[in-house]
Amino acid sequence: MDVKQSRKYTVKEISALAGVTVRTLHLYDRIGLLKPSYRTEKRYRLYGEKELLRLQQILFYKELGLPLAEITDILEDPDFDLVKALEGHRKALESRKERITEMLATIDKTILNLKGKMNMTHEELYAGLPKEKATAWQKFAREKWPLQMKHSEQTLLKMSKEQFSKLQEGFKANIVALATLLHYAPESPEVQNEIAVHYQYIQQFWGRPENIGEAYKGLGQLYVDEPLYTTVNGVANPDFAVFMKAAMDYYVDTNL
Amino acid sequence: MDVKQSRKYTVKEISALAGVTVRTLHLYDRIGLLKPSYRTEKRYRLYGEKELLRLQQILFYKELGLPLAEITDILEDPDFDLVKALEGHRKALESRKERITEMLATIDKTILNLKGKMNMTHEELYAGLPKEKATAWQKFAREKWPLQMKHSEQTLLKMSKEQFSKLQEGFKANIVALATLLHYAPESPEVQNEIAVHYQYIQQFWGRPENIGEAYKGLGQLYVDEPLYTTVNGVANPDFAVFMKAAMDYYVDTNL
DNA sequence: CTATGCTATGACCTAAGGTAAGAGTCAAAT
DNA sequence: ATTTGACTCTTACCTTAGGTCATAGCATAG
Repeated sequence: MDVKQSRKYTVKEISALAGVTVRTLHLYDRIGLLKPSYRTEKRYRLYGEKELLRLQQILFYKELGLPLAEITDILEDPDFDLVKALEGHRKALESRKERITEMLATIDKTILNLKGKMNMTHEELYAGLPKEKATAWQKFAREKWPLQMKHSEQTLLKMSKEQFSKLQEGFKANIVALATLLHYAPESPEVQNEIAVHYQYIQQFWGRPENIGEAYKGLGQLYVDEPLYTTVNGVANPDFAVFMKAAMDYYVDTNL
Repeated sequence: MDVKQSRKYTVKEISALAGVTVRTLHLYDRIGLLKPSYRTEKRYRLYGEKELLRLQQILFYKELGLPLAEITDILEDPDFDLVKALEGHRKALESRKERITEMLATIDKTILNLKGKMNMTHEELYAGLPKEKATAWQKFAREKWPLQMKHSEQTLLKMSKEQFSKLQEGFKANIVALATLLHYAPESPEVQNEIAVHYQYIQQFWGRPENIGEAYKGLGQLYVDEPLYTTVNGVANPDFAVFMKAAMDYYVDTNL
């Protein structure tokens, strides 16, 4: 006849049955959300079917995202206005969702923005090169100097608009200055001064890894291999490419 | 010439300029996210333009929902992969949004379920009674017998559809049975048997396992006051109302 | 010189547990 | 009977991003 004399469950059993941790049961006990039907002599918690059922209820409401305090109220007070609570909670969730949607939009915009900046920069850096070649170069460079490329991207992406356009302009001016020095010897102090500036700019893109000298030389080689890289005011200039490579090689060999 | 010697800002000023609290600045200082450019003799924080700019950056990333620790990494480590971080964060946000969408769906289902059953309960218990009168009576009863009347929505929610419609049908049959006993005395065992069933049904509709005698009597009074309320086969029947009230009163007085 | 406003530090608080330490307990195997 | 391994207990610190005091020192205008 003792219907209530049914099965008793330990914390472990309950946790396995309901898919919660023991810690959770301890917590729920402490905050009075789910108390064991009784304790043993040694204060072991023992739960009955009733508590198991209540836990299911709790988990249901928890799945709705309700805070434990509110769940306690719901389960404790039979007169709790459940519909009102749910509708209020609904509104809160709705605005949270909206907020996330906004964040997603901003993130997408940011990522696009960043990628756009990357392209711009690379176009600037490898001006005159057809897009597919630029891409090929990027792929090549990424394989050969992965660290530099990564650094370059990170650096550019985090730059503010002002910083970025200043960098662009400065770099362009530097190239122009170098072009006007074409009749100087690549090893001349005038050229080497300007090359030092050029190197600084490149370094800003690439950071300062160990093999930057080699990579910098590689860039010079690229100028020669792809004359399109060295286009000043829309006019390709193979002589300039050779000049640059010589100046860059010299710079690396004597300064680094 | 000292470009860097520009303006210095106190915490209050920065907080006003950037729309954050002073506490936030303290926190950012402590976790190394935004340190003042220097401190005065008396350890007052002073920020420069650079820090103000950095704070803007911080707030931007914060708006994206990035945790402060990650923002620190982004701003501190030039090799931090921003795009990857943003894309990862995007995914996390996406799944959080999805989770909320699920919650909303579940909540809507639950509210609908609850409202449906409440309406049905309303229709069964106060059939024929205009809604405003029913509401008025509920309000009255709620105040008069707060512990008895306010029915637990919990109970309704827990009921399965089958259980609920069984309850509905049983109640309807019970009313019909009582109507056929109209020529018996309200105190007669035949009527009292059926009233006992009626009482149980009301108890279930109100979701109350405990004694609701007083409220139950109040319901009987309502029957009399609002004869429309007691319809038999869709026809209002004042005699039935009086009969019911007598039977209900007697039941409560002798059994509870 | 003082009233008032600004600042600094430290402490405790939030939600829902995670993680761990230290100690006691239970049941089965030795 | 004892040991071992699994289980349980409580206590307490940790997490986020600050909010909200409390206490005390500093600054500035009247």
